[in-house]
Amino acid sequence: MFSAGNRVEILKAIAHPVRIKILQELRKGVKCVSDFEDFLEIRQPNVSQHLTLMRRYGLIDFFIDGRLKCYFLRDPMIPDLIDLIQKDYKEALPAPACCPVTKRGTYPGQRQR
Amino acid sequence: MFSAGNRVEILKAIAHPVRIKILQELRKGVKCVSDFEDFLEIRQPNVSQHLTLMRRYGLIDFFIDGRLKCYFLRDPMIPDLIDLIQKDYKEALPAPACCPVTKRGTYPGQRQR
DNA sequence: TAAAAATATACAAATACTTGAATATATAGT
DNA sequence: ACTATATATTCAAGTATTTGTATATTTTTA
Repeated sequence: MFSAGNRVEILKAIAHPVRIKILQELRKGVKCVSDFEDFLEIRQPNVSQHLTLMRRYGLIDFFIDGRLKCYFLRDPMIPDLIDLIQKDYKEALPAPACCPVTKRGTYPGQRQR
Repeated sequence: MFSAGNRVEILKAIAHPVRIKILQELRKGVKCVSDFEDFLEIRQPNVSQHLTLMRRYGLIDFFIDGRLKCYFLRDPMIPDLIDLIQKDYKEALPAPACCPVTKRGTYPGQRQR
């Protein structure tokens, strides 16, 4: 249910400035549609469109409370992912120490290192 | 350098089926352009297009070895992100225990839980 | 049951992304 | 210098995503 395969599609569903903000906000707690309307300063149909999309991918779900729809996080990867993109990495990965390992092998003219 | 802000843009740069495969492959080690060509079964210009895009975002870099360009991972978030999307989550997040907390407050007619 | 409030849907217009084909560049070996 | 190899760039065509406007649906309250 919540494992790889369609994970790229799900990443795509997350990788949008508005949707990330919605997810970050939902992480703090349940919110209804009109809360986002104020917070994000976008129009109501657009909020609904993003919420509906994320619900299709199982990222979020809602329960109904009177005339409010209360959205909440559903996909357990989301909190971890939010942490990840907010994490502050100090250094680039180290450049590879030595020669390339490619299918074509080491190119004849390669300088030795 | 490797912290939030442009993180959404970077997620978008990652969230593509071909680019994820390239990153997963690069995680195993340095690879040159034509290695991907074989492995991904897409045409060379397209491989270069994806590599160039990811380099623009600082996700990867290359060194030159003879006439090969040897690409490697640069953004330290990538390995963690790859782990994350491959992780197998068993359960959905628990539905919120109680009432919604929205800006509009609890709706008058809300059923007590 | 009519009106209001909250949200969703349909669909078109605008925009962004992806890919392919052709061509360009750069380096190595002859 | 010429040729072959490896990779990049340009640009157009195709496709997908995003947003707005208008309208629909649903539930609540009067």
